[in-house]
Amino acid sequence: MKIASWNVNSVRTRLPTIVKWLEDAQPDVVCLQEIKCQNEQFPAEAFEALGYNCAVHGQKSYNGVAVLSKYAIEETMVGLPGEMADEQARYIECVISAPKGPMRAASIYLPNGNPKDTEKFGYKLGWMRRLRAHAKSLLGFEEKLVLAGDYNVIFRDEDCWDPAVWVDDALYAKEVRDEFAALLWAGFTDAYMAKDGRVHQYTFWDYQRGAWQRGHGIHIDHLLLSPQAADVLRGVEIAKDARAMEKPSDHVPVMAILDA
DNA sequence: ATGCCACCTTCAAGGTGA
Repeated sequence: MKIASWNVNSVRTRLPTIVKWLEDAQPDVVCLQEIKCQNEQFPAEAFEALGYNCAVHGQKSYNGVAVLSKYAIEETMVGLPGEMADEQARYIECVISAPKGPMRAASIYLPNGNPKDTEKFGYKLGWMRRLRAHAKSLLGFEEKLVLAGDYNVIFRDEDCWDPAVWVDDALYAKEVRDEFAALLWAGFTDAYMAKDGRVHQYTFWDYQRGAWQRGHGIHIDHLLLSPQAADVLRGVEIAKDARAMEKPSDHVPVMAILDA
């Protein structure tokens, strides 16, 4: 089965682009970020027509995450433990009836955290700590688990074109990179690092400054796997062609192939 | 130091992203 993560930068604006990509790539499960709409505005019918079930955690104007699945969605949880009721919509987790048994998949839109000298940076760090605590508790289930999303972290220097551009940025801050490392070391395998690992393979290119044409991107979208999911990982792919589509998102899908 | 682009809300222009 193929599971993808994609920050679509508005599901309504992007719908024709998303539908075309789904028809071409045929992923079985898709974790979407930045849907930028409320639940009732989510274009579920368009995805259902392609054979997907939908679980949505929306929000007006900003953020919002969703999971599409060709298999039954058995359970859905929204928000991280410890969140306030009015928290930003950045986390949704589903148990999916995959062909070879249940699999848990989460769609994650980690806060950007810029500018670094504001409360936004503290919110990002707090959010990362809550994610790590929850992720550790999920590992205790010893099941196939995929944490897929836009992590807003430039983890390696080679995950961007020029680190000098990012030294004062919240995506490159030492505290943020250390926190991402701590999440990995809790027991996760980054699908891309396990099956590819090449440097300068990006998942985001800014709309500005001709970033796509110049090849100035960053690698910030990841699929993190529990040991039980890593055991059945067969391949990984960054769908770079999606950045050259009509009305593209600034992110492209990242996909893992699992024997699950 | 800011805007460069593209999105949001809701018609004008400011907030947000990375």
